[in-house]
Amino acid sequence: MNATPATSARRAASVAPPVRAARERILDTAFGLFYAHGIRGVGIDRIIAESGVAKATFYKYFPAKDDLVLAYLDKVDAVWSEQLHAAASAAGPDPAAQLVGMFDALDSACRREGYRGCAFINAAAENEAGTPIHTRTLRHKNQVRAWVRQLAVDANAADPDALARSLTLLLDGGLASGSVDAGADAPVVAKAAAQALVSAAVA
Amino acid sequence: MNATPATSARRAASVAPPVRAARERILDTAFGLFYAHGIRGVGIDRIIAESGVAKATFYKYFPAKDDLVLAYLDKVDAVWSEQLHAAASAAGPDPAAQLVGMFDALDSACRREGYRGCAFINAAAENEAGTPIHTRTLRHKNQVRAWVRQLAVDANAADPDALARSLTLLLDGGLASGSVDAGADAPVVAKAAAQALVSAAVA
DNA sequence: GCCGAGGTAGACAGATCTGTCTATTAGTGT
DNA sequence: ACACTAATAGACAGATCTGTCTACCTCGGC
Repeated sequence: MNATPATSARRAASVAPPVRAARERILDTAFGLFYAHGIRGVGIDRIIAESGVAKATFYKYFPAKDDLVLAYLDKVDAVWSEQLHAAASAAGPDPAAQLVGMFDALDSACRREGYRGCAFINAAAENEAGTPIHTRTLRHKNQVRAWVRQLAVDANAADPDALARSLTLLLDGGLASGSVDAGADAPVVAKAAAQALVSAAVA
Repeated sequence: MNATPATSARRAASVAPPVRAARERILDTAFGLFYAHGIRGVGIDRIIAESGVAKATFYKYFPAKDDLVLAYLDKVDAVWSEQLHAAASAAGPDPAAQLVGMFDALDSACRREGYRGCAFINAAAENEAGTPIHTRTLRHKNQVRAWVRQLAVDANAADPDALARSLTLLLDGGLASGSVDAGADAPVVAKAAAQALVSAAVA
């Protein structure tokens, strides 16, 4: 936006497909393809073709397919956590209300075109325990549950661990059956059940 | 058990690896391997090697890999449904108690060595919507929910559909997170949550 | 003694997938 | 003008996977 001797990266960025666009294009393409077709269902060649990148460039940024998968899962983690937090916040300042409100994120997800369940659960189904991908999934699930648990603590739940567990069970159930069923009532029922469980636990 | 001129099949069956043993051996081997490593993670060659069968024999009984996968899912369906029904029955004649009791099947499943979640959810994760395998999964989930719904009707639940949905959500959540987490408290918490939901719905 | 059914063993074709490597092109700072 | 960096295009090796096909073997029934 100015004429100072900006770095080359800056200059290029303001003009055309610039320096770091390649990595991002790969990741964006992988995000869509992995989610839609499963990790094993998408080959490197297809990602390369659809992201318009050369093979050497791909392997420069992601030395192995698993590295891309891990980056994909990091991205899913960021996106989904953000949606969960946003839905909770939208329910107002009361932590008990937030515990219920987070189910709105499930509802939005299930309505989304091409919804195919939880990317982490799907990834875990394709990769055995102990692999980096499976471990990454475990970490994600633990993070979400820890966040829910804190909300439960803030809401003065009698047993925050149990409440967090039951709510994440409901959430995972909604996500998992969404990959199969996608019944429109699932998220609504899940939210109602969550409401009941929260009310009982906080009373 | 007698000396009448029995059919050759009968005779053979009482002696050694007889006629239809080959098909069964293949299916049993596939059952273990598919569940443990995922469908895509197990090749035909491995199934052949571990079931001690010739390739031609394999393709005689299962013209394509998908045929074997479908047979595998049928078997899983039979086994899991049986466990669910047994757990429910064990809770006594009261349908409301049975709705809670079925969660004991989840508990047993999670404790089992090598537990890796719901075979159907895992299968669906590896196969896109519209494929026979995905469709088979959908059918299974619908069947289970229909059975639970009937139990809810028998229990005079105010809204049997909603109760059935919320309970299967909890169940699927337990199954799905079991493929990742396997936290020992999950089944216990799921059962407690189910108890709360059933009590509220039947009151 | 012989035949036929069902099984075994394994080579083979063809597709697909991951990852490597070479040769070339375009833009940037000096 | 020149060197450097980043990217492109695509051939290639090596592994793996599905499914076909040939050749042989074994055993019960007639």
